[in-house]
Amino acid sequence: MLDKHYDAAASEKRIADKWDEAQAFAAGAGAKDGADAFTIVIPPPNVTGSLHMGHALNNTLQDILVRYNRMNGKNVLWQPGTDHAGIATQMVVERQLNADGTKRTDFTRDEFIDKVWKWKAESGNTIYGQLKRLGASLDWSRDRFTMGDPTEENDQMQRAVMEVFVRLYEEGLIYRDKKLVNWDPKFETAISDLEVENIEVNGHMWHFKYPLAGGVTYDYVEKDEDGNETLRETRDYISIATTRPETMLGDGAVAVHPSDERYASIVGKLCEIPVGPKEHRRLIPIITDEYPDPDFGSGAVKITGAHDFNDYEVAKRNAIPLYRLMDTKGAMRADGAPYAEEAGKAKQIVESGVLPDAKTVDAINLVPEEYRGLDRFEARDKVVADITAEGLAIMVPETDACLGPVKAPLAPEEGGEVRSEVPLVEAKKIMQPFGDRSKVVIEPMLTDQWFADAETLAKPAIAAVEQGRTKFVPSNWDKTYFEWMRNIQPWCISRQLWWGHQIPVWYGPELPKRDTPYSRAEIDSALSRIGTLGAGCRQFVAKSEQEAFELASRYYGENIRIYDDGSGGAETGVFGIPSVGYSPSDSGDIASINSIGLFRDPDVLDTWFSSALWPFSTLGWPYETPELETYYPTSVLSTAFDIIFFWVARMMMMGLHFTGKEPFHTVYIHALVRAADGQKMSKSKGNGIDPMDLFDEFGVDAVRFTLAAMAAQGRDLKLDTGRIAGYRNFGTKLWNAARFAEMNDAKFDPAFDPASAKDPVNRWILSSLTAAVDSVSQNIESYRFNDAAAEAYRFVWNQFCDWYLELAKPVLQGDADEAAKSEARATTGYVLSEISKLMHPFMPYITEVLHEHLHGADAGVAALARWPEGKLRDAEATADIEWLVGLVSAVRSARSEMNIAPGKEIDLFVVGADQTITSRLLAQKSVISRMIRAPEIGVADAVPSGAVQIVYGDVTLCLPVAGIVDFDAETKRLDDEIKRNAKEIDRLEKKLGNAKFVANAPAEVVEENREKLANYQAEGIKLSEARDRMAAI
RNA sequence: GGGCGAUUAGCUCAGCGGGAGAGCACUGCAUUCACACUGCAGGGGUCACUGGUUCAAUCCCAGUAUCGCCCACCA
Repeated sequence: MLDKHYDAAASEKRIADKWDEAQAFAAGAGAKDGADAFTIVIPPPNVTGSLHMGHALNNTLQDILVRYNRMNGKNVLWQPGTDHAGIATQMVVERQLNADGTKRTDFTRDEFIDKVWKWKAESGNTIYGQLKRLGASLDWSRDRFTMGDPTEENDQMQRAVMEVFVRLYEEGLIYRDKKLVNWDPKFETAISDLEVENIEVNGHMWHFKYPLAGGVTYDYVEKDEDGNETLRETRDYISIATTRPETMLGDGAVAVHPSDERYASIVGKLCEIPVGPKEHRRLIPIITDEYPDPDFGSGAVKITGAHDFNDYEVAKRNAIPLYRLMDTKGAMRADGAPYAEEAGKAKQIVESGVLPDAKTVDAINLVPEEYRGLDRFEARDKVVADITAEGLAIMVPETDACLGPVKAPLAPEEGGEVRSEVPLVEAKKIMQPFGDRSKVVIEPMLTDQWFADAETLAKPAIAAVEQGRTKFVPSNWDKTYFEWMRNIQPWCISRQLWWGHQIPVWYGPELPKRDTPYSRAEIDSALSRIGTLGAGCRQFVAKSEQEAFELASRYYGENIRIYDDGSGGAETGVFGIPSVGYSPSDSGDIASINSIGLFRDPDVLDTWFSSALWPFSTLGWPYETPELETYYPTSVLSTAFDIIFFWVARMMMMGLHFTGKEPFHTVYIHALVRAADGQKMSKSKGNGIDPMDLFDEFGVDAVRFTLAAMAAQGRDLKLDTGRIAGYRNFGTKLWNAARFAEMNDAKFDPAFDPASAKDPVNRWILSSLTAAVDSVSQNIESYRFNDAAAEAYRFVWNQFCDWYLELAKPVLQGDADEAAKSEARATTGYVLSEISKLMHPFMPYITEVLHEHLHGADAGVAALARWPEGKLRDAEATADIEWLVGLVSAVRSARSEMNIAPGKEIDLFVVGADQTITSRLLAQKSVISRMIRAPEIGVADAVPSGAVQIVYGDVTLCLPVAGIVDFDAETKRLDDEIKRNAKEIDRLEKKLGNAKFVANAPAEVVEENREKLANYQAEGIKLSEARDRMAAI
């Protein structure tokens, strides 16, 4: 017996266990022999994360695809797993430590990583529990983690990452380089371009004078478009604008455009950076470069190569030194020698014109003592104040100065008067880079990092989409993909974090092979340099520590012969292969002469590096496993558009490079779930909805159905709880239909053959089912989840419940013969059973309960049942019943409009019925009778007097209500009908009267319109007859 | 600056060349007959605006306005 109410919460638990027991989601479960594979890899959620609405949507859609294909007998694998999420996870654990009053650096790296693993063990299952609740039919036995299990020797997930790194390195597609990168001062790591959010903020632009060296002056001339002089003055400075005054300390040059005549006379001269101790003011050259825009600002740009991406390019082109000013926390550097000494080194570079190597330049700290250790923003304020105090800010009359709200403080003139001029400070909207995780201002920083040659890897990935081997759905996303891939920049893959895949590179001293043996002193000197991982180091790139040692041993064994110089070594003469030791610390000391220490690169890989391998690493790569063979390439990848660059593009690159195959044939880009106010849901805004709360309130099925129903392609969806409630009601409706069937003994009968049904009502619903199944299938296959859901909804509620069950009632509950009753019961049971399968991908829980109810608890789960197959298409029965449905609606409508009490019994006479209609009418007499409360139904030759007349197609339906009919109301009703009819006739006559329409429109369209016109005309005649009869009364 | 998308019923959204649709909300009627998380009947829209293409435009094209997003970016 079905309960009076469906208990979602209880069923969800029970059914989930049942699926588990049946191993319904195991790879290949329920597959037909030799079936094609259908594979989806889940976008791995962050291991410590929890389910948000985006997950709920994406996993619902994937589950619909997966369940649909599984029921169709495909060999299905939905691969689960989680991502170690480098920064995000490290951040969470660090925050916990902070709450406990400690910090990451209080611990060793190993201790900290241990804590992260512990945290993973505690919280890592949260999202799995939530995905299970959602009903996601993932093969849980195949769970994978991007970090694998490092305690396991030769762990496959680790191995995959190492293999990829080493191979790319060997192919020259991964390299180490000193470049300007986005630096996150909070997490103290490099991040990729994609992890930077550019946000418009209110900034300022300051204007300063850079005095020319040696008192040089020049005539500064400005001209208008026609070449007329508008300004001429003698200047001893060049005017520079900046939004970041603190970086002036690291300027290496001032650049002007080669065509800029204003400055032509001073190009090649030196100017002075107007900040720092006066006696050590640095001089920098004025150079030309294409970069400055003569029409912007003064046309002259200060070049700070180590702290600005544009300046970096200019500096590289012109051999301008790159002076790094800040430390890893974004504070002004406090290392190195006193400023006077460091400034001397910079002076030496300018004077000699020789640019030392990058490392040497980087070691120079050009931050004056009074700025050292200051936060970058404090330093900014101080630079502005110092320059202004010295009178080197560009001044404008106060009246002209209202360019911004900020005015730098003024030094009162002697005598206490305030100057009438103020420094020029413009208020300006500037795009400022922020870390997407840390939310702090990102600093362009010159550091050594590992890069992947994305441009090379992107080429095949671009071609795959161009040539349609991988398609985006909706297709317009390929534009986004192409745009990014065709302009791709080197991918910075190293992160200065502790949590992640440590880069598999070990460093030892660079000791090239040579004929003369190395002396012990030489070895010592080489060893002393390697702690910095920079110049003088040799990289050993290997998949494991052991392999690295082997590589190193071979290298040193072949290259080094050492003489004992008598300073303590035990051995004399030539060594054999030196032993190689590994020091995990980057500041350890080197033991002895015959043991070469190796240092492992302390950096870890960008999280997306391992995610990029997900479609094949989860299946066993680099090993040749049966899973890889069967389930790769995968079928569909479903994700949000904001992940196209981060993940989809990189999976395409890596998949093609390492397997030669596109990792998936379709990329389905789902909509973004927005809050009711249209804002992006986010934790920080606090406008997010927890899917779990919705599950509790409405049941999982209702939420899933809503998400599917709203998942129209190409548009974001605003979540409306009203709709969830509506779809919960839909579940209830279905439940009650099943209860009705049960009460009427309508069970699923395995012996029932739909094709053998006789009653047109049964044949009609069975035909409708066929149409609905076709439509739902087609829509799922073309990723039109909303259309699929709407079609299922329409069939179940508006056809099956609203009409079929009502039409079946007289047979099931009346005194029809046993054969008719039995057929109606079997049809009802059959259709319900098919519905429980048709709806299963959308509402897995309630349909599973119904399936169980119809087929028995031991009959196997709906999740593995065969997808419905339409068995009957009967056009005649469909026409008959649709006619009947129309008739009932027309009568009900007229009765309602005439204010006839619903319970009032009125006979029905049909005037003008031909044989078809007469037989339709008689065949369904009892049904119609019940539905419109007409005790007597018959055909008549003439309209009885005092009847309500309804023109329905070719006939006039008459309801004799003599005595109670409201004459005025009936007249009005008919007049309205006539008006409506006349309007249609008019429209169609005009259309058909248009010779061009008849000539140009397709014949079937013309014909269709002619038929419509004829029908309306016939109806019009009947309507006026009816009206005439009214008038005659 | 480049690109993408949106603008349809009070709200949330489908439809996208041949008579405007759904859910919720609203109005009237119905109450122990599967279901009030119900049934029946109904009201409600110059499909943003302006042009163009077409026999025919909510739908295609161009432009305008408003809103949203992505990418890039001038010191």
